[in-house]
Amino acid sequence: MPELPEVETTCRGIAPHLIGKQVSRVVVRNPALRWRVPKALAAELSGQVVRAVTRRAKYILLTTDAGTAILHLGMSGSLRVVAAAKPPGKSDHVDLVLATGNCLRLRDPRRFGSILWTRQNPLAHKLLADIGPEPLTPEFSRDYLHRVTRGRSRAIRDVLLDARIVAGVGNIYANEALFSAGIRPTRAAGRLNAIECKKLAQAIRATLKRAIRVGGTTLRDYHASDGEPGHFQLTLKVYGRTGDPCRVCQTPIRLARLGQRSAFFCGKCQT
DNA sequence: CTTTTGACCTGACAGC
DNA sequence: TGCTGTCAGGTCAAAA
Repeated sequence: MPELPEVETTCRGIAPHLIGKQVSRVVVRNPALRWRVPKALAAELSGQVVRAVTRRAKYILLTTDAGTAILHLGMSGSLRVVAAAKPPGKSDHVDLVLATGNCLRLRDPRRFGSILWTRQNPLAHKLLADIGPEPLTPEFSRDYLHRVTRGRSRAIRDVLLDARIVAGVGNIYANEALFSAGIRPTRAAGRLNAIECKKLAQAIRATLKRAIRVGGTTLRDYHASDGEPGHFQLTLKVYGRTGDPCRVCQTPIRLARLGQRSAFFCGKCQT
């Protein structure tokens, strides 16, 4: 479900409820997430004060003096701050109960998400160490994108989904950015010229920033931590619009199957 | 090394 | 109203 804008929106939403607050205990109702929730999470996070809430790629990092909780929402995960007494739903697998009487509640029906714990620098964690640059930093430049795509035969859509190339871009924003840059998702990455890489890098930044500004994309179950849906879905140009008229030229949007995942594009606006 | 495929799960929806 | 098949915002590990 959540890509960079949804994770960023979640971070911003939960941060005021967590920063400077003590985690009094951790309730794990179902530890069987993508990776089994470690015993050390409850043991070492309990009693700690959350110092910072940050994001790296699609991971949320809750920093304390004893270590860092590393959260990932997978495909269907979401975080809400609710009263600790509120009865949990079927998919509410983990609560971080706060001394304030609230709790940070992780809901994840498909259980592709995770909560890990590390005492070390989280950025050096195995899952984070090889992730590429954040797309909203200068490190993700047109020159970088041009350089890393050289000699690659993979479809550019798939390259954008590769976290080692760029962090946080998922299927919605990859497709939307490619439309914005006028590039077909099926194009071999190595065939993009310098001008196209410039357009694409710009399009990725602009698309993500705009999505963050409107609270992300709510297609089915994603909601911000306060329960509000995002609004980016109202302005989607291609994602999920197979057969619908292109918002620029009215040509029906086409669907391509890249691997197991759908890619959407306008056959006229994108080459 | 790069690229592709399979695997992990539940729930919503379309069509019969 | 069921049942079956398809699809979904991610990403790791293994195979090719």
